[in-house]
Amino acid sequence: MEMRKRILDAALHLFRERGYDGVSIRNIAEAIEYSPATIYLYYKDKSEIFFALQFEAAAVKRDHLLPVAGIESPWERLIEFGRRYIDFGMKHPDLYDLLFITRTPMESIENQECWKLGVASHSFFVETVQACVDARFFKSTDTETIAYTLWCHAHGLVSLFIRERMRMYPEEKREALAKKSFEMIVKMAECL
Amino acid sequence: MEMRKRILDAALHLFRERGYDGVSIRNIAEAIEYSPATIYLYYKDKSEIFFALQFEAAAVKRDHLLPVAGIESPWERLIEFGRRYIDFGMKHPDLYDLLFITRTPMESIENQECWKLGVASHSFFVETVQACVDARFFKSTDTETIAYTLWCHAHGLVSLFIRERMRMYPEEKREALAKKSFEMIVKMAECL
Amino acid sequence: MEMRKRILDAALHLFRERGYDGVSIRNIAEAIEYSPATIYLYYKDKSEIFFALQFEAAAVKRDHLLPVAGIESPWERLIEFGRRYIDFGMKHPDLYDLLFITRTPMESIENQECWKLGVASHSFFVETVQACVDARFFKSTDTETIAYTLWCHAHGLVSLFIRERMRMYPEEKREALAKKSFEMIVKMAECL
Amino acid sequence: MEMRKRILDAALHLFRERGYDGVSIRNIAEAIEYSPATIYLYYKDKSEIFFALQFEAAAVKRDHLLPVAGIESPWERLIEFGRRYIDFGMKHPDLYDLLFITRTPMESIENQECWKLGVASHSFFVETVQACVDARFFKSTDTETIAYTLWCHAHGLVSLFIRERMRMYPEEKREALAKKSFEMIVKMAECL
DNA sequence: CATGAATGAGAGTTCATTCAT
DNA sequence: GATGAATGAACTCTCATTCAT
Repeated sequence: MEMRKRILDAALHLFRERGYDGVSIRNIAEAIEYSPATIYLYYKDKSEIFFALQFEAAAVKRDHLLPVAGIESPWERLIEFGRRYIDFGMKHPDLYDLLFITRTPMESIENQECWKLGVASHSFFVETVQACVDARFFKSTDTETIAYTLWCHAHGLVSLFIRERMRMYPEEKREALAKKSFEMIVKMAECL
Repeated sequence: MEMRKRILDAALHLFRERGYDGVSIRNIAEAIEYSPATIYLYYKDKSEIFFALQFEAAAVKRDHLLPVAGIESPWERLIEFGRRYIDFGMKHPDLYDLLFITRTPMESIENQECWKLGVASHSFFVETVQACVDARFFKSTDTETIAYTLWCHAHGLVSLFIRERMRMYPEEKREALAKKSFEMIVKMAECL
Repeated sequence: MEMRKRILDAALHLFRERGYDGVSIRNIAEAIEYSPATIYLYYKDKSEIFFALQFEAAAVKRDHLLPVAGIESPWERLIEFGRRYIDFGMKHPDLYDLLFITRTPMESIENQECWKLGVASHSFFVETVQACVDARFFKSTDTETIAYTLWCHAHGLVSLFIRERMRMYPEEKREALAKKSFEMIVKMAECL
Repeated sequence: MEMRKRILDAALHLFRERGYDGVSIRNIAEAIEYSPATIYLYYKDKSEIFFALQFEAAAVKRDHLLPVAGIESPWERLIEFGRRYIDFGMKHPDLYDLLFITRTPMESIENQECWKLGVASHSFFVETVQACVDARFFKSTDTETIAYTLWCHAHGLVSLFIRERMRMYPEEKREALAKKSFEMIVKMAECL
């Protein structure tokens, strides 16, 4: 594995654990057992690491959702998209956090690439909903609102989870609850 | 306005703008045009300010939701609860952020009061859902999952909004979209 | 008890526990349950408290040694002086510390009073030794050296004790050791 | 001279002048004309400097006393030990202060090394006294008390000196007095 | 007589960053 | 390609002290 990757991995791990501000270049350097100065050979500054990470997060997410594209039935595709979107958030809370929760510290060039990925993913999602609409799957034809509503649910679910706002539910029940909620929203969508 | 309030206001504003770690006591002091040392006359340390703020947020939220309790019909009550929950988030993004998004820096005693408020509010919400279930309003009787699902949607909606993840929608359309989504989820709930 | 006394008592206790620099006016104020500003009504500043304390220490020491003056036999007087000198150090480690160990932060007027007391005490001690010499109690007639040597022993004994340099001796044996050492030096003096 | 040494030297000088609490990292930095942050490249924190210093002091003391070990006659060895102990204190008042007077700010690992040195030195001293006892040099056979008594005298002598409690003796006479006192205690020991 | 309110100065410490090697 | 050495700026927090009330 080459350097940039190693730095990103360490940074990611630390960012997630202690938040952006809680991580220092020194910490990252220590984690990969190099000197702080070395980091600067690969990244201009701290925020560049941040953006690189955000980009990587977007890439991982894309890869995670890639298989969905092959599903023919729009409805099946939509369901699988949702399932995998949530799954991505649960498996990579740090990446999800970076993409959808963390307050971004001003844009950058790197970031634009990331933005493109995000837009692409979102478009794909909306198109899938549109396909369902076209197939008269729902009574409603308001594609935009349908897509947005589903997204709200999925994002709410993941972000309550990873920002630890489910403490009123016993630890071991949380995941099951999330799963049941996903099934429920699917059912609810069916009579949209 | 007295000091503690002034500090809290400044802190709230800054926390919201730059996150907990991004704000220094110095920043707060500057904002209210006092010396840093003065802050310590009113709050023991930084985290105490944070907890005071969180508590205030919880109190404002409670007040915002208070009128809901008077509504007799469980279903109407549930809808109004949702509407007002979202409304609170939109009107006080900084407070909402503090309560449901910000990563908390370890608990404290002060915080327990806050936690109680949160639990109370959540219980009220779940009880309302339960009342709907008891009134055979839904086909489903899984109160817990219903409540959680609705919460996910509302939280997702608010948090995508205040953490600025709706950039793909033109600024002026966002609020309308949120409103439409709320109506849609209500409809969806009707055929649960 | 009046204020100045109360301040001094609190200060003394704290100085001893945490050292001069470890004590703040605030600490003292808290200890006597007054506001810091109040302290300044009674003492100009921190160092003045320090000097007042030193003076008090000297007074307590004088009182502790007072009974000695009444002893007729020079030799008995000398022994009792030593015994009481050490006893004072053991009973009031904080005061002894202040008088004989603490590095004094520049002189002051107050301090001169203290100095006078110290000189008086020392003179009395030397005179007692002189009386022993005059009574041909020792073979040696070098009063100054005899006095100084005895003082060295007593001071060494007390200061090793109160600055905790006797850790190689088990706690419970220390006092006994000190006592035996005093007896030994008395014996040694007899064949001076 | 390398950095760590330079820091230690400056720190030693300042500690001696103003006490542990009176010295700030900033002070030390200024003294060696570096930035405060630089200090932290060489020592983890303030107390580590302190302990390093204490260790160095113990090492210098050991070296100072080393030649004593070669003396065969126990009595000669004992006398020379005393002479050199006092000599060490006079020549390195700051080091002596650190070892035997300064109030220590809690132990540490570094410190344990220092403690070992101290114990070794003390043991050697006691063994020497024991050797004298074994050789029936004294009438008394209470090794422990003898050793302790001699130590008290030496420590008292040095510490009155370096903590400036000999102001009643004219400056130029002080050293001579100390010397005479040492001779006297030796004589006194002879008839123990 | 006592204090609440305020602060400048300074404490220890960590950080992102640079640069000569 | 990597780093040791260095630092200015910032951090949280405490202190002695003042002054209007």
